[in-house]
Amino acid sequence: MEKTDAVTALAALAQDNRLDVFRLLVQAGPDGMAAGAIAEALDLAPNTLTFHFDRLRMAGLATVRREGRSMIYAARFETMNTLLGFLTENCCGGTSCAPAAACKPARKRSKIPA
Amino acid sequence: MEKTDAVTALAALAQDNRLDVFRLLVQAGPDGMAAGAIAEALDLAPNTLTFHFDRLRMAGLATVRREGRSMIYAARFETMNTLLGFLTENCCGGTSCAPAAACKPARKRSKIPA
DNA sequence: CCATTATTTCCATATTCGTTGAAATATGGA
DNA sequence: TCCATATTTCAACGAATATGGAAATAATGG
Repeated sequence: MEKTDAVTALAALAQDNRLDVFRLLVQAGPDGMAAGAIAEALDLAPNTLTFHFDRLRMAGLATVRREGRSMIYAARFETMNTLLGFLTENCCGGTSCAPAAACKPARKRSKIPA
Repeated sequence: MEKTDAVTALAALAQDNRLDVFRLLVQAGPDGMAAGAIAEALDLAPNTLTFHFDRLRMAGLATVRREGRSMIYAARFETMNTLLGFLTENCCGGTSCAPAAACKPARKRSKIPA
């Protein structure tokens, strides 16, 4: 991950409402969540929300897809993990000293294993 | 860690020069680094640097101490680790799914173990 | 005390950011 | 087609941010 990408991702998360949005998406898992549902959950104006979604998307932290009239946003866990890796990669005098926290979303509809 | 603290910390890291400064401090380890040395390493004006140091300090990501004429800045690893924990704590449907990356700086002058 | 070094403080400025209101666009249903 | 729903686009605004120059403060050495 380039430094500039890290800065963009950090900036995307460095705002109250956006951090709320992202955490909500993270909890929603890979299926994502409709813009309207997020707007209601966080009590945000739809146009404001679009602005924040754009930031998250530009930072690679979220994806969108249309589903009927709704836009479904979902967190991009891969970017999040890459960012964590970047932040820790130089944390011990140049050599990585800790396993980057890997964030694997629990499947919503998973076959219950055994 | 409160959400507001996380936002402050993320904002502190979400800037090119400041991320450079922090990464340099991280590599410098617990002994820290003089403001002047950082200014030279990153080619930043001293007043600009003071501005950025303040942000890092307010975010709990750095400490200062005076040493003669120099001000020695050092990274606060604990805050960094807390932030990483915060970012991953809700990453799997509400339950932590990964060990937060722990960043323990290698001691500069350690007794070489055995 | 004076000069030098190291850093901070203060003021000004251009840029970016977050929010709002109004209007536009897209989809689905009667 | 007309209407309601869902979301985006656009223009505007105050607030915060990052940087630069000049002056102030702190510590050291002669």
